[in-house]
Parts: sequence; C-alpha cells; structure tokens
Amino acid sequence: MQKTAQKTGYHHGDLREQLIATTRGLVEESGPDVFSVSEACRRAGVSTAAPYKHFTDREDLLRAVALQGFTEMTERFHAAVAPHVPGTLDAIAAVGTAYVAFAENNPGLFKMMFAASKDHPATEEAGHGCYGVVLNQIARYLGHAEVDDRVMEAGFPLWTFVHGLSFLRIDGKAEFAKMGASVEDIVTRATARLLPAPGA
Amino acid sequence: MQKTAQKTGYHHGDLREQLIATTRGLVEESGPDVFSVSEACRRAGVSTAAPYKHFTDREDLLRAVALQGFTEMTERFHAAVAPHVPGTLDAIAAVGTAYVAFAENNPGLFKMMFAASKDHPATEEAGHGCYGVVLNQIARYLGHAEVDDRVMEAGFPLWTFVHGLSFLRIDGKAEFAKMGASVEDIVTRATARLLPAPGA
DNA sequence: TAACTTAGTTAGAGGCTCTAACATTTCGAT
DNA sequence: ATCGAAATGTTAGAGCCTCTAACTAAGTTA
Repeated sequence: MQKTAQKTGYHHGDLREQLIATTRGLVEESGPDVFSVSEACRRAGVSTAAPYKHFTDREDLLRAVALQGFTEMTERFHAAVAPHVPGTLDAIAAVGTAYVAFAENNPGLFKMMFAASKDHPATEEAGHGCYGVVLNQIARYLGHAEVDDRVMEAGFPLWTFVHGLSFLRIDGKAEFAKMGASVEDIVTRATARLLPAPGA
Repeated sequence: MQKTAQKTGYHHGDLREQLIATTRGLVEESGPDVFSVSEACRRAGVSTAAPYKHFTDREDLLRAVALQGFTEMTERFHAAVAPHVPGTLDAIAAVGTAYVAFAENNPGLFKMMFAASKDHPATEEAGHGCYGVVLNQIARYLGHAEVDDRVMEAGFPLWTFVHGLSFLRIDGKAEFAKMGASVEDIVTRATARLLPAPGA
C-alpha cells in the first residue's frame, strides 16, 4: 500500500489520512460536537459510506484525530524544552507555555483530545507520553533519577494550572477576568510558586 | 400561569421546567453532545415538537440548563463561604473546593456550562455572578473595598487552578497523575501559594 | 490469470432537529 | 357566561445525520 495519494478514479489512494486531516479542519472550524462525517466526505469527494472502511464509527475517526493531536503536542513540547538548560524552572515553564499555546492554536482539537482519551487506552497512552516530557524535566529539577511518585505529585499542580488556563482562554473567559500579564508570565510565575524546592 | 404541574391530559402544566430537569438528567447520564431533544420528550411524555413552544432550539434548551447550573453553583459557593471568617484564606479555599466538588458531582453539566456561556450574555452574566463570590472574598483578604483590577488579577490564577483541577478530575486524569493528597488539601495549598500577600 | 482482499459505490433503514398546519385549553375582556 | 386571542399541545413531514447491506472496481498474490 502506497502512502501517497494516487487516485485511480475509484480507489482514493490515501483516504484514511485525508479524512483525518479534513476532520481536523472541520473540528477546528465548527467544534467537535457539530462535526459531521458526511461533511468530511463531501470535502474529501467520496461517498458517505467510504469512511466506514477505515473507521468503525464516527467516534473512531475523532479518536484518530485526537491521537494525531497528542503526537503533535508532544513534538511541540520537545521543541519548547530544547533551547533551555534541562531541569531548570525555565525549561519547565516553557513546556507549560507551549501547552497553553497549543490549546489556543487548536481549540477544537484540544477540547476533543481530553474527551476522546477517556476510556480509550491508545489515546490515553499518547496523552501520557505527552505529559512525560514535563515530568522528565521536573524529575531533573528535583534531582530524581526517575519519574517517581514524588515527581508526579510535584507535576500535578502544574498540569492542573496550565490545563485550566487553556480552557479559560479557549472559552474566552480570560478577557473578562483581567489577567494582568501575558500567558508566558503567568505560567512562569505559577510554575515557580507551585513547584516544591529542588531536593524535596 | 400555575407553577405546579397540573396535567389536563393535553396541556402539560409545566413542561418548560420539566424539560430542563429531564435534560439535565440526560446530560449527566450520557454527556452533552449525545443528548437528544427527542429522548427528553420521550421521558417527559410529550411529542417531539412540544419543546419548540418553550425553546427556540436545542441550544436554547441546553443554555437554560446551564443557567440553572450557574445559579446552583452560586448557592453552593455561598454555603461554602458561610462557616468561615470572611476574607480569610480558609474562606477562599473553601470556595475553590466547592468549585471542584460541584464539577465532580455534575460533570456533564459543568462541561456544558462553559461551552454554553460562550457568546451568550445571560449565561455569561450568571457565570460572572458566580465568580463574584470568590472575588468578594479576595477583595476582603487583600483589604480592598471593592473588586478592582488588582483583585481580579489576584483571583485569576486561582480560578485557573480550580478550573483545571475540575476538568482533570472529570476526565479521569487525576488517578493516573498521582495527586498525593485530597482535593481539599491541594486546593488549600495552591490557594496559599498563588495569592499575593494581603495589602498588595 | 484466477482467486482473494481492499476500498470504493449506491440504496436505504432508522434517528435526529425543526417547521407548518392544526387542535385544545386557558385567559381576559366584555 | 361567552367569545376571541394567546398559549401550548398535536401530527406530518422535510431534510439532515450515522451506519449497514449488497454490490463493484482495483490491487495483490499464488
């Protein structure tokens, strides 16, 4: 099977990937709940039954999109950490800022990702891999060799914070509630305050 | 118009309120996106066209439910503050804990409330009223007579935190990410760390 | 090249939202 | 008390949607 699209006129070539891409666009345009498989088919130029050769149902397609989202988010995290000294507050805050930035740039996708990862092992695992990037930084910061329970406990309030900030910004609450500073500053400040001192 | 339901066999008596109640139950059972007006009608024992005499469309019904949610949440906040000395960290943390508790007890409703309040003045206002309860406490804590910009800025990180915690708990992420303490303890700790010193 | 698999197609069942047209009840003004 | 209007039900149906069944075309492999 070729990865590249090569329409024969009948066989599409790479419908699965195109449906994922189209769906992602639609979810972003109009929200995950409004999204329809039919509309995705129309845009991809196939019949409304075609997707069911690649996905078991509507949910399955949405999950595939969510999975792609987690993969992409993980890449962004790595890119965000890269320019900083590993295990510093700067590195940790940079991931937090990247988290919120990803949410703001892909609001529909972001919201979907967490709904989709509920009770679905593969997507859940992708989410954990994503979270692992920060946890590694926190482990170094605390001087731990591994991501143990103490690292997890230290990371949780941070995740909580950037997750909440993402939702508030997506839902337009941040304008009403004067933030008084940039997202980056707010995340950096919160990171410093919520993390325990190194060596704990 | 009577407030109490008094079925005549034709006229329902209080369909509007019953639809709101039934919808709330359905949203809680199966999530906001899965909810169908038809199912609500079946449970209320009316035809599928009946709701449209009371609500302009599906969204309008959901918004009415969201509005009820905000009203109820506001009551919970007041109840949470009551036993504490006004303007103390305890009082503030109590509202935060009540926030997360409400979300955990009404996950479907909670998620819907924020989606519904987007771009809808009445619901948005209900949300602001709700938030006002904490802001008042923070104003007192900081020694400000009114809820001014400084108070808003101080409150924002707190809102961010409890909002994020609510979503993580609803979506079942809190089990994976070891919290290491009760919701109440985590909220209390975060409150103390995220708020500036009084008098600022 | 025949047989099998993969990935499209059309047709249609059944569910949903919402509207139009009609029916019944209630209410307010006489 | 009654009559007309307003409110709140009803049925019927248009036009979406998801998903399945049955069929068909193209690729793959013995």
